[in-house]
Amino acid sequence: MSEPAEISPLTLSRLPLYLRCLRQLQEKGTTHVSSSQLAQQFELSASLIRKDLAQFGEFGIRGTGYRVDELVDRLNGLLGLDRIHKMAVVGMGSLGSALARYLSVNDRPFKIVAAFDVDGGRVGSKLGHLIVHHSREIPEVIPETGARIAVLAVPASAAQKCYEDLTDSGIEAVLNFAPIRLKRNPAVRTKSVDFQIYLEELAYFLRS
Amino acid sequence: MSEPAEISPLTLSRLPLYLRCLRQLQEKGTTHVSSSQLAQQFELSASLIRKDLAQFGEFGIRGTGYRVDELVDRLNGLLGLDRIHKMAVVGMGSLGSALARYLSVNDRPFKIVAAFDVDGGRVGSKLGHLIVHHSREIPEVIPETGARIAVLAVPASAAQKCYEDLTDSGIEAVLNFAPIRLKRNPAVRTKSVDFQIYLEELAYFLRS
DNA sequence: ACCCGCTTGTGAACCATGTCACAAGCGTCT
DNA sequence: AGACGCTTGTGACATGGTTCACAAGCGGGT
Repeated sequence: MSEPAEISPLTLSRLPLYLRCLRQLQEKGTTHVSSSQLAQQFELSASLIRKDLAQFGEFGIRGTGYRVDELVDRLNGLLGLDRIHKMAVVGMGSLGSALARYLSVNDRPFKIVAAFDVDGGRVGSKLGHLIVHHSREIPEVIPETGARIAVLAVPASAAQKCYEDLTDSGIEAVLNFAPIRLKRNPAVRTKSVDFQIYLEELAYFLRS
Repeated sequence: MSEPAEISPLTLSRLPLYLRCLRQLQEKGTTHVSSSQLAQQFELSASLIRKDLAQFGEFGIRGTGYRVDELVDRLNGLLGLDRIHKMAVVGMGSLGSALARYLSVNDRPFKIVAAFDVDGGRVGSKLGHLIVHHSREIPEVIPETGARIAVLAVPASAAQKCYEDLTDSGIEAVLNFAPIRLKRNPAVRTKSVDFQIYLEELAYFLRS
C-alpha cells in the first residue's frame, strides 16, 4: 500500500511481538515463514497478521510466505529500533534498580544514560559506570545526556512532579510505573504500567 | 440494569481506576461526585464513565451524582477486593524482589504467602518472614498455602515451564513479567506485562 | 406545590478492529 | 509451457466500544 500513514495502536502493540518471534526464527536459520505459521506461535489469526503486515507495503511472497530477514529489517526500521535510544531512569528504589538492570541488558538498542533519585543514600552511588544524580538536576542533566525516553519509577506522590520536570527538559516519551493516573503532556508519548491495577483486574475473576 | 452478566475487558480495566480515585475522594471527605468531575480526573468522557457504572445497576442519583461511599463498596465487591487474595511469587531476582515489596504493601487485599526461586543462593533466604522455596516444590507448596494468584518473574527461558507447574498446582490467575508469549492454559486468567515491548512501542514515536 | 437546573441512564449513530472469503500471484512439477 | 497448490493482499461483513444527544428524574428554591 502507501507509506506508514499512522499505525493503529493495536497493530503497533503486535509488531514488537512479531519481531521477537522472527528474530528467534532467524537464529534457528529459518528463511521463510507463512502467516499461518506465525499465527499459531501467538494465539492470533493468520488474517490479522497479514493485515498488520500489509500496511507497510507488500513484502510477502504469494505461495511462499515472508522472507524472515527482510521482515526483521523492515520492522526494525519501522519501529525505529535501528538506532540507539538513550534512556533516563528516575527513582532508584528496588523497582527502579530492577528495571534499570532489566531494560538495558541484551542486544536491545536501549541504553541508560542517566539515573536520578532524591534519597541521600542513593544519590552519588553507582549504577554500572553511571552516577545517580539528584532529581533536582533533571533539567540540566537530561539535555546534556541527550536522553529522549524516561522510565519513571518513583512513589505515586512524587510522580506528577517528576513527570513535568522530565517533559519540560525535553524528554519525548515516558514509561511510567507509579500507581497514579498522570496528567499528561499531549506532546509526550506516555505509557503507564500499573501493577496494582493488573492485580485488581485478575482478582475480578476470582470472586467465586 | 441486570446483574453483572460479564464485564467487558475494557470496562474492567477502568474500574480499578475509578476505585482508586474514589478512595482518594473518600479520604478528602467528599460524599458525592458527578460523572463529569470523575471524567476530568482521568482523561475520559463523562458518558463513558456513566456507561461503565450503569452496567451494575443504577446507583447514581440524577441531579446530584454518585454517592462516593456506596460506589466504593459496590466496586470493591464487584472486583472481589473485599476478600484477601493470597499470592505466590516465582523468581526472586531483582525484579521479583521488587515486585514482592511493591505489591504487598499498602492496605491492598493482596498478600504474598509463598516465594520460589531456583538459585541456590536465594533458596532458603528470607522474604519478610517467608522462606524462599525451590521452584521444584511448587506442586506441594502452592496447595498448602492456598495461593490462587501467581506472579511470574523468571527469565524467559524458564517461564513456560514455571507457568505450567503453577497452573497444574491449582493457581487460577497469573501475572507474567517474563518477556515471552506464554502458551496459555485457557482455564487460567493470564496477564502479561512486557516492558521490552512497551519500550519498543514508545520507540516507534521517536523515529523523527 | 411547582418550576428549574443539573445529572443520570440509554438508544442510536459512529468509529475502530477483527474475521471471512476469495481473487491474484508466485513457484514448482510434469 | 501449462496446470496446480499454496499463500498473500484485500474488499465486504460482523463485532465491539465510544460518543452523542436527549428524555427521565432528583432536589432545592420560591
